[in-house]
Amino acid sequence: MQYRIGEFAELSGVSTKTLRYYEKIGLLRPAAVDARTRYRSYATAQLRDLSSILALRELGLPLLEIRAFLARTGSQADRRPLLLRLRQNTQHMIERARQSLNNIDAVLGQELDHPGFWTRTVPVVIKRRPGIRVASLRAQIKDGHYSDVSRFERELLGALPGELLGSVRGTLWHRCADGSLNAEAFIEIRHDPPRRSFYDLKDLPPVTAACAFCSNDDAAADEAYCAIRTWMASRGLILASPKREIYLDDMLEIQFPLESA
Amino acid sequence: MQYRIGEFAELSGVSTKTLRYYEKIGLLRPAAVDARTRYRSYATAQLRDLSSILALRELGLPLLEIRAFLARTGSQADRRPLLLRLRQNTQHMIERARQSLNNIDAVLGQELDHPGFWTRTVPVVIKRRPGIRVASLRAQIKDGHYSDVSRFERELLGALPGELLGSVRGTLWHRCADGSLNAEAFIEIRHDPPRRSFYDLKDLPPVTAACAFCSNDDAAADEAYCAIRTWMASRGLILASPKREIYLDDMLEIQFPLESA
DNA sequence: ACGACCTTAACGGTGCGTTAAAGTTT
DNA sequence: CAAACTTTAACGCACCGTTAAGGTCG
Repeated sequence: MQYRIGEFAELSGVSTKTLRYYEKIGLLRPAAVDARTRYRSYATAQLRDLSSILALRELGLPLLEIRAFLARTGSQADRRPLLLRLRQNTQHMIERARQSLNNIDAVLGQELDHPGFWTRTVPVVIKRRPGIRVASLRAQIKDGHYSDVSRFERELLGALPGELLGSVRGTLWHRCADGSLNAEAFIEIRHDPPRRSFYDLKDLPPVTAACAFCSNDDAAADEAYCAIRTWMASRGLILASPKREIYLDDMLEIQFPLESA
Repeated sequence: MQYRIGEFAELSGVSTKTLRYYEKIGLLRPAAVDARTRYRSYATAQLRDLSSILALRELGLPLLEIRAFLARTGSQADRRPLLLRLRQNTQHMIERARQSLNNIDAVLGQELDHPGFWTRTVPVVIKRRPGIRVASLRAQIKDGHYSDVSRFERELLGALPGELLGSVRGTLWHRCADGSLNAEAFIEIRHDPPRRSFYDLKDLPPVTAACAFCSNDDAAADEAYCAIRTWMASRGLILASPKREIYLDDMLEIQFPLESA
């Protein structure tokens, strides 16, 4: 007994288009093809073949891997590695989806409390930043004397030959155990300068950070800081190292390095 | 301050290709394009725009919907429906992934107990079956007298005019509360016959069923029944109505209708 | 002759990654 | 001059859904 593509599709519960596609990729070839009309014919036994395919598809196996899998059913290869790989993929998907759900819920909660929250809030994104070599100058900041930082930066700029300078400039904010606040102005350098001077040379390690952009004024910066803190709290993320401020012309990027856990 | 595409990509943490793509779909247009070289220029303020886009992308919103969303930020439309829709999508994804994980684990468990299980087992798939109109004949089966069923079928076939017959034939198996087993042979009909006769006319309701194909003999059928039961048990699925056997030439399809829950 | 089937071919969707070939800047 | 940038254009991926334009079957 032979079925035409439509009947076979109906019986097996897939579309005719799917059957044609499966033939094209060599996954399920019809039992016969009429030489004149090119109509496909499927045999009843192929209903079982298709079921095998669909069962594997259900497990999330890509079609081409199904083809490979079924091609070597003769061999007594171990299925477990394949299944374990599938399992891991699936778990990974769940993990990411769960994260996403958490994030949505966090935003949704804020929306409920403060309608229009989303349109006003500062967007926060997670970002990988490469390590860079910097020259830096660190000092304790007495309450309110934030403007000292720009003085440090000018001193650094003055002391470094121009051809060494990279494009990244900013400040690290250290909160010390005794409660005092330290600021460390830094400038990226392409190479180390020939001779030491009053500044430090160090590698700023690569980090994954929660980041936000704002315009370069105190009010906007405060808002951005606050947004990042809220964002991290709702995701259970923890600050791993000093916060970074990057100066971008008329804007500021705030980066909170994250625990890689 | 203007950035070229590579710098802007570096600062924002996306690829240049992504930026070009975002321009193409009208999601983020560069602040300027050099008329001669066609080099793109991005402004610092666009770092914030891109962050907004990425934050929405993180939530799983498709790029075109992000575009629509950002285009109407002026309006005070309620964001909650959108967020709730996203939430539902995400939950749905989790649900399916979790199902998939369960299924993989079920197979994996069997593989551990009986290596090579997968290659020998009867593939089971879940399938939606449409409702059909049938003529049927029901009777109690005394233990072992399964062959009575084919007699019923012959009687039905003899009593129905040929032009009424559909293509589906089979048997419903009723397990009654008192433990007795009833069989009901049925044949699909295109229209009701003009006059009543000894058979019943009824609608076989549409169902979602766990299905397997096997060759048309008792040993294979037993194996298929067993496979479906195992399959359903590992997924916590429950039989909702009489099992169905569909006759397909030299093969048999076994269908276990499922609780829609 | 009509409708319900079948055929191939091609585009679309999602979000870019990946060459390729050629021009620009430093 | 060479390296490192930029441009457009086009294919690829996974899995089909969806027309479109045309043959075939009952």
